[in-house]
Amino acid sequence: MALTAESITTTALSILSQYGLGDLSMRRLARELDVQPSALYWHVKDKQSLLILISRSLKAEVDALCPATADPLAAAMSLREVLLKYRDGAEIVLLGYSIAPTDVAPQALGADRLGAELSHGILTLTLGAVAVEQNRMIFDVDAAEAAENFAANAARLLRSSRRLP
Amino acid sequence: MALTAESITTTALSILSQYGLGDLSMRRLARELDVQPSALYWHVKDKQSLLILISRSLKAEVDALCPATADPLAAAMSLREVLLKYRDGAEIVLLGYSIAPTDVAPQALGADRLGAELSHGILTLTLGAVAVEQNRMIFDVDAAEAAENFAANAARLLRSSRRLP
DNA sequence: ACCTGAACACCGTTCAAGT
DNA sequence: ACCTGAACACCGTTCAAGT
Repeated sequence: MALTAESITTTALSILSQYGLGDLSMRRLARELDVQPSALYWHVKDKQSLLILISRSLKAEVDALCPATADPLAAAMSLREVLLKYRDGAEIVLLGYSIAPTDVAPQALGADRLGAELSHGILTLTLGAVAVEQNRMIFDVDAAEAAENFAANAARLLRSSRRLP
Repeated sequence: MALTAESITTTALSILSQYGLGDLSMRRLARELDVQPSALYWHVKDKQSLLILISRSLKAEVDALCPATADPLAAAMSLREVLLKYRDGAEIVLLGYSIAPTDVAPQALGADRLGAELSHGILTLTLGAVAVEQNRMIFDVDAAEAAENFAANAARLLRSSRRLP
């Protein structure tokens, strides 16, 4: 199968969901694709830009689950679910969102929908909370009630947009 | 000067504020301290536990600025300031908070003070937002109004604890 | 107790050279 | 256009051996 940016991304996603970011090296990726490490650099600028491709792919997954008009709290919960599918998903998307915000923010949580400020708030809360949650899974620190806890804090933040007294 | 966990942490902090996490390697640290890399492992279990020592040191810095009774919003702003002093401070403390929550959460933002749920909310929001902010500084993506933006979202979250109608 | 020296098993990236 | 092979400059960690 022809090596493309897409096939590289797909393979990266599969390494990620099985083993996590620690095992996602360019060399490991090349081995899995039966090419030399240097071959990857013809299709992808460097590792960081691969991580951005991954972030965009996760955004697309969330968009497929949640139309642009979806309830923001539901969209935040979907984003969390998608991030959890891939070990260290939150850490990667945090990087992607830092560098290419508009490309990575799900439609239902974008600045167009919620305003720049609240959009940034709910995204950084989600990425921070899920990054912590995923770290805890790895080092198995207790993370019971992570879902409810996150839902409650996301709701607090989003609810505040309906003006207070 | 005698090599200790403390002197290693101090040197790490100085590398961090000057160069960032990318340059904070055990080998680089050893060079700076004029010892062999292997010498570090007598004082510190591994790199991860060094990152936790660093997280605790930043917590102490925040506590020195904010007593346990400080206003939570002011404490969140102080935490942000301390994180910003060290390149990638947020990323490191996010890891530290994941593994040793009670050791790393500043007093004024701890579960004792705000309740487990809101404490976790404000901490993950802060760590997520500052991690994004620091990444943007590195790749110089526009991050104007980062402070005001963060303050607004932190206030939204914290304000919600005074029950709504 | 504390540190050195050498080794093991890795990294990301570049670049001439091949096809 | 697309890939190989070899190289460069690194990593974290372990462990026998020295003092």
